[in-house]
Amino acid sequence: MARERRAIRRIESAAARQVTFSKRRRGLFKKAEELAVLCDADVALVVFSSTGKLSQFASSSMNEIIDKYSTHSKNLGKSELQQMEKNLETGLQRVLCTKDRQFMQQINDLQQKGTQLAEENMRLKNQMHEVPTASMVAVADAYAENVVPDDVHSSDSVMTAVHSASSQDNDDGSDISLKLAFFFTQQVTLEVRAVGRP
Amino acid sequence: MARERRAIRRIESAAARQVTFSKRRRGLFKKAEELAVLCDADVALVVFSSTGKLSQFASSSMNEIIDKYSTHSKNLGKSELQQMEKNLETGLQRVLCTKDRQFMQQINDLQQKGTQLAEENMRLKNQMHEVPTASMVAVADAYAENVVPDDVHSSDSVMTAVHSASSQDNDDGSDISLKLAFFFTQQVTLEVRAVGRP
DNA sequence: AACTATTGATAAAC
DNA sequence: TGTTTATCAATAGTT
Repeated sequence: MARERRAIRRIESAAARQVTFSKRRRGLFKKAEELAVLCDADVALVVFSSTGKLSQFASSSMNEIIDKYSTHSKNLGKSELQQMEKNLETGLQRVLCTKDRQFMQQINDLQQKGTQLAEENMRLKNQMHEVPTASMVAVADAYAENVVPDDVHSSDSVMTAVHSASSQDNDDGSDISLKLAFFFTQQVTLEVRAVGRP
Repeated sequence: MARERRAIRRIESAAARQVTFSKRRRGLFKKAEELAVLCDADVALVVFSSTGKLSQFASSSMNEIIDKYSTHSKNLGKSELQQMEKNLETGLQRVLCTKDRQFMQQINDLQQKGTQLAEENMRLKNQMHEVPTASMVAVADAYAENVVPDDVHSSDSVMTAVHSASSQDNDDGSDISLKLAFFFTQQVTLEVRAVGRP
C-alpha cells in the first residue's frame, strides 16, 4: 500500500518493525472503531507489541465483550470461566457431600444412641415401678451394658471423623488448580482441576 | 475509500449495514493478521455483528491473550478470574461456616443429651442396686422427665435447622453472580458478588 | 457476488 | 515520533 508492496512476513529489523507496528496499529484501531460505529457491531481488539506493551480497543466494555465471547466460544460450549465454575461445582459437591454425610452420620448415630438410652431409661423406670426386686436388677444391668459404647461421651470423636475426610484424594488429570483452604475449618487443601481440551 | 467518502456513523439501512459489515470485517481481520505477522505482535480480535454473530481472530491462543490482557489490565492488580475466586472464597466461607456451626451445634446438643441420658441411666441402675424400694422410683421419674425433650427423636429437626440457614441474605452491591445451587442438598441459591471498583 | 472509481492506508525517505 | 509523497489496498456505490 505504498511505494512498494511489502511481503507479509516478520520484519527482521527491530527499528523498522517498531515503525511499521506504530503505523499499522493506528490504522487497525481506527478500522476497528469504524466497523463498530458504521455497522453497530461490538468489537474488542487487544494487541501486545513484540516488547510486551499492551494496547486495547473495545466498542463497549472489554469485560462485557470477553464474557460474551466466552459464552459463544466453541470450547465445547463452555468458556474458561464456565469450565472453572463447573469443575468447582463438581469438586465442591464431592467434598461437601462427603462432609455432610459424615455430619449426618454422626448426628444419626447420636440420635440412635439417645433414643436407645431413653428407651432403656424408660424400661428401668418401669421395672422399678412394677417389680422392684433384686432379681430384676440383674436383667436391667445386662441390658444397659449393650446400650452405651465407650466413645459416646467424648466430643473429640466428632472432630476426628470430620478431619479424616479432608485428606481424601482427588486424582482427575488437570490444569487449573484452586486452593480452597477455606473449605474446612482448618488447614485442608482441595484441588479442583479443569478437564483437558479435546 | 471509494466512490464517495462515507460519514462514520451508524448505517441505518439494515441491508447496507450488513454489506458494509461483511466487507469491512474481512479487511479488519486481514489487517489484524498482517500486523501480527509483520510486527511479531500478539493480536486478539473479537467482533459481534449487530445480529449477535461472533467472529474472532487470535494470532496465538485467544484464551492466552485474554489471560495476558487480564493480567496487564488495570483491575487494581486483580484479574476478573482472581476477583471471582476471591469473592467466591468469601461467600463460601460465610455459608460453610454457618452450615458447619449448625451441624456442630446439633451434634453438641445430641452429645449433651446422650451424656445426660447415660448418667441418668447409671443413676437408675445404682438406685435399683442399692435401694430397690418403691419410694425411690418416684425420684427417678422426676429426673427422667427433664432429660429427653420431645423433638430429639425426629430426624426432621436436623434438616429443618440446616435449610433455614440457606435463605440468609447477601446484600453486598454487585456485578458477577454465581449460582451455587449445589451448595446444599436441595434447591438453595447463593449469590456471590464482585466488589465495586474504586 | 463482481466491478471500478475513488478514497484511505502506508512504505520509504526525511 | 511526525511529515511528506508515491503507490497500493480497501471499499462505496453500482450492476
